[in-house]
Amino acid sequence: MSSACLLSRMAKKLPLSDDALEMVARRFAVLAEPMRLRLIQNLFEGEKNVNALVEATGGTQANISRHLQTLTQASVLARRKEGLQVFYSIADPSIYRLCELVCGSLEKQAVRQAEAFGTD
Amino acid sequence: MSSACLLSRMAKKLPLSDDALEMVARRFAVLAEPMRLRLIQNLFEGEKNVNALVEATGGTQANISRHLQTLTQASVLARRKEGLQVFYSIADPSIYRLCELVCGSLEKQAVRQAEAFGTD
DNA sequence: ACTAAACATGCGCATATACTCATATACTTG
DNA sequence: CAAGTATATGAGTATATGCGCATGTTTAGT
Repeated sequence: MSSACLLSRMAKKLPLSDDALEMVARRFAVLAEPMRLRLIQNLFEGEKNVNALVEATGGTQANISRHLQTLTQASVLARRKEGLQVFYSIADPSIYRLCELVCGSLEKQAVRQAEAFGTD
Repeated sequence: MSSACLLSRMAKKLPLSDDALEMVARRFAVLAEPMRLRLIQNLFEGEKNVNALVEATGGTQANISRHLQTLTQASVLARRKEGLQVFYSIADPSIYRLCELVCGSLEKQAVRQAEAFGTD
């Protein structure tokens, strides 16, 4: 598995290989769905089971289950089975900062646009 | 324009509205394409015109132009026209940390997987 | 004004993926 | 073992989007 080697090029400001770029792109793609972000946001409060997430988000059970699968396969979430229920939790702590960064950036943009229009 | 208000909820650990979630998701989606990441990576070296980016990435001119448009509309890149040429550059400095964070996270994952397999 | 260069864009195709509905699986309890 | 509950998944559909091809637009030079 050469991924570690490939990805470490980033820290050294070296160009990433095609494989590495696809991995990074895929990571961003996993976070590029509003419902998945809503799930992540809910899990910021702590571990929750599927039913709790279904009720909290207002989505259908099937859809939520699929999104949770996507997030888990990407190692963003962790899965813990306890009897009939399955509990999900944030597995990748970098998600916090990632969301903070994007929100901060978007907020700055919004403020600039608001100022440009003289509103607010 | 209430975006600024909505997004600021993030910093206070409050739930984001549907609109805010869609904005964040869209931001991630813009970064979820290998070719766009390659362009961004190339622009880490500094401002470049379209032709230079076409040659550096090996993509077609039409495709590169479209990706640059996507990135510019998302305010990730800035566009500067000078005669016949158009120069693009990184407009959103948060992109650096964003990429670093994801790369670091993926690298950790890869290392763990490598260790689990006993390879490396 | 004509030509060429640099970049952008309309269009069609192919693929990916989010969603819903129905059903399957796993586990607990009586 | 039967029934019920919590979760996962197969199938089908609709939408989005990346790509290539051709063409359009803007600007510089003669």
